[in-house]
Amino acid sequence: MPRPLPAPVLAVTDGDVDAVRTHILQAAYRVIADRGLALASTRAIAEEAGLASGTLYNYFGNRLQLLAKAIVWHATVLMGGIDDLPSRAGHDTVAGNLGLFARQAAVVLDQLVPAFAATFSDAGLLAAVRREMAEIHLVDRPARAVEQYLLAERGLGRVQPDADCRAAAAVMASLCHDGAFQRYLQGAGGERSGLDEEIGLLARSLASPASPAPAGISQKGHGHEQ
Amino acid sequence: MPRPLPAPVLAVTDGDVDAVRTHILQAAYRVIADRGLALASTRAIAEEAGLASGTLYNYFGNRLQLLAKAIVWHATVLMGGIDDLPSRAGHDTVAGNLGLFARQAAVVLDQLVPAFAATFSDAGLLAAVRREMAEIHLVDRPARAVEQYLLAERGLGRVQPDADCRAAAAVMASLCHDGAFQRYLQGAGGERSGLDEEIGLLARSLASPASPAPAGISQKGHGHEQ
Amino acid sequence: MPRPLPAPVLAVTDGDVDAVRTHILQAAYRVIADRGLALASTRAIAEEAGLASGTLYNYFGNRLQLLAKAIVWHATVLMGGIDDLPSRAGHDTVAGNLGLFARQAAVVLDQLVPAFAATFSDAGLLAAVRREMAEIHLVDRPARAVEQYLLAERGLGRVQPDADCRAAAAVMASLCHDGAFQRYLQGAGGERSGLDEEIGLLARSLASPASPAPAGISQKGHGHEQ
Amino acid sequence: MPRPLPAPVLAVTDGDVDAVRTHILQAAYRVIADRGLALASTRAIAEEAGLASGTLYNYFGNRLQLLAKAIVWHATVLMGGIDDLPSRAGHDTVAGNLGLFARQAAVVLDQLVPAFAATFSDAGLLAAVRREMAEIHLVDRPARAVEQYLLAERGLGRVQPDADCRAAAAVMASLCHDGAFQRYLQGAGGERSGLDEEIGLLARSLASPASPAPAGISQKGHGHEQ
DNA sequence: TATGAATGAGTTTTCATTCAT
DNA sequence: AATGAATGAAAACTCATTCAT
Repeated sequence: MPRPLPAPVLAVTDGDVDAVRTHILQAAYRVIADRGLALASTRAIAEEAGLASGTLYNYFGNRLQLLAKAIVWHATVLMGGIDDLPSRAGHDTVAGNLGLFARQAAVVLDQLVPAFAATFSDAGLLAAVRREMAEIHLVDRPARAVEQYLLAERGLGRVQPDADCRAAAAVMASLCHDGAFQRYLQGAGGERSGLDEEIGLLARSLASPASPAPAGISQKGHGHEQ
Repeated sequence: MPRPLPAPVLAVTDGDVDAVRTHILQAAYRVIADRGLALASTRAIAEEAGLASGTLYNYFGNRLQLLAKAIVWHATVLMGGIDDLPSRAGHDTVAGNLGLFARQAAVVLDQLVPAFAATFSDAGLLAAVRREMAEIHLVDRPARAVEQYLLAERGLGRVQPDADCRAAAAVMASLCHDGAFQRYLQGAGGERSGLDEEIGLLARSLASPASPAPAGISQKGHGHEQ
Repeated sequence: MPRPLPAPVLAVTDGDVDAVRTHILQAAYRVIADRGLALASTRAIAEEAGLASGTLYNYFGNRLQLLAKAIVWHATVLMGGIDDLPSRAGHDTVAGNLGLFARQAAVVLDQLVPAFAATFSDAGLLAAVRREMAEIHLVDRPARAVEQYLLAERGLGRVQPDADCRAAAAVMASLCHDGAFQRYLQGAGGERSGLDEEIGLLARSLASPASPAPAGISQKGHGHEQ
Repeated sequence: MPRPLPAPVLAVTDGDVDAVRTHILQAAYRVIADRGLALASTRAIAEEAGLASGTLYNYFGNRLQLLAKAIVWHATVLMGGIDDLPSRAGHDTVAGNLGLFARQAAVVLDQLVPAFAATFSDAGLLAAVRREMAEIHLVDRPARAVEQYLLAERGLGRVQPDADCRAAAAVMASLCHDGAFQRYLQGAGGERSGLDEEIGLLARSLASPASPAPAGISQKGHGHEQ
């Protein structure tokens, strides 16, 4: 006899199927973040969600799908908060804005990158994550935000007209991604270097005329004129 | 049925203890790479190595140590091949050399990054990997190779005298790392974009005079006065 | 293949959780008694109980707890039958009643002593058994029954008024315990001596006036002056 | 190629086969006593003895035999020290001498009883121990020492002429055995009661005239004359 | 006649999944 | 359309024993 959901869950979800699903996804992500993917058993997730473990299977096909959805869902939620960069065009400095973006992104990526990376341990889970990501176009949204911002700055003349904003945004994204990755890989012991200098370099590159084409770069170097 | 190593293993190792250890590490890494960390059970590794499962424990304390050593050992071996960049200073173009480095690094990182990332699924394994890495200074060796190269180029005048070579090398490393990460995350379906444009941007930044300090970057302001 | 308990188990337990727990404890004790503690593997117990091995862990935290509870539980059950001694006060002879008690106790102790003794092989198990015993006050219950009986006899005048009934009961307990221990240690070959003479000695001591304080015992001295 | 024994072992044993055997037995007993039978692996014993594990098999057929011999051998050694009781006849008090014996025996039995008891966990080991014990007549040696002592006291008139010295000695033995057993079973928490009162009871029984045959003991009780 | 590495059956324990209730 | 006990395959790891050296 199908009993009602337990009171605490009912209170939060009002019995709405999608709300319950989301409730479970949140619980799952909490477990992953707190204890690691290897300890994210269905039982642990069910306990965290305040449900019987069998109930999970009424909302998700199996553990892998649940985990994949939890990770990707959490990513979409967190990504929502970093789209405001373009609006800052014209204010402060470009490097400053990029640095601010990097710091905001770090908060998000410190949560996401380890979870996505952990996904690499299990081919089936990775495949499920890929499937989930394919539907929503997720990964390059921050990069596109940065690109939008840089294009806006270019429109304002604070970035060289011929600057490759897409490439610059890609560099920014990589810096942020790898920053989070390295922070987690190195653990508490690593020296927490900021990205200021790297961003400064990038910003300078955007600001300087690309043309002079200095020796040894755009031509095949016959220049030893030092 | 006790004693000599099985013929195939004996043939490869000649019974040398270190050779057997390496043989096991290789087998372990093959399993990790082929089937993923989650399927890298001691039994699978023993089978891959052609040994009884108990034999693994004559060479390694436990599964985590074995896996950690396999990953870090493989990393050290592969890293050995990318230290030759500095010697290319002065030849071809800086961007060309960096691009070449990126392509070489990609081959290595496509093998390493997924394994290190998978490590994030298991706190114990990650800790073991960190311990292994702490002994040999591993992670930033490529970045330092790039930095050496850029400093050499700066000495040759093909890079601006005031260029921040450390930061540039860090950017290169992040581009390569994240490239490998993204390739694995996106899977076969993703569009295999090279890093040529990003590297071009970086190279240009190194080649242009850093000084002019263009508007909106080094000073605070909304000025278009350049 | 998930759900209901196997038919034989269901028949015995009717699905009642406590009944299943008891069913498992019985199975465990049977294995211990029949094959020895060293062969009381979880698999053996599960087979004896007619359950899948994993099922044990739905009822007990781990093997040690299961074994400890099996032993102590069995002891409590068996001990239930030997509390009727006090009611025999005044009937037959004191020595006869004590002898009867000893023979009843032997039946119980021949089952219990070997199991408790075997416990000494494993520090963890011994600790678990101690914990279980601490809750119910087990070990000295028989001794206290004997003491009650003797006190009753003292009240009836069949035991000297100044007899140390506690000490006498302790002696009885030790005789019974050690009897069982020795029987098991010696195995089938040993000569099955009863305790009649030892009990006779004890009974006589209780019946004789303690006072005269014969030479060489209550006073220090080499005197033969009695 | 048969290497010589390791220096430390050679130093102790001088290469004598029996000495090496004894050396191993000592090591084995130390492991049993320190870590418990369950942790007395061949490897642990070999390490404790300073030998390779394979070497054990040159001196003993297998692990069980080694353990059995270690336990019984240790028992014989320890038993050697408690045969001096008879010589105390006539000195001090009977109760005092018995109490002294009990305290001396406790030191020995606290070592032996747990080891013998642990033996009950493994039918094969118990059988081996029985075999070892059958050869030397071990268990009742202390009891016979007590009996000798009491007989001597009887000769001296400090014990009633019709006292059952054999039974009294058996009671002493049981008190001592069970004392050690209970001490180990109860662990550090138990209240360390001495045996003084029990021994006092016994001594009184030996000293008082057995004859008066008090009501309710030697006759089938028609006496309710209280 | 010492060595100690190889073996593999055996141990305890976990856990995703199912389905009768 | 919630429950949670039963399952049993699979995991990591141990260890007595052997035998080429």
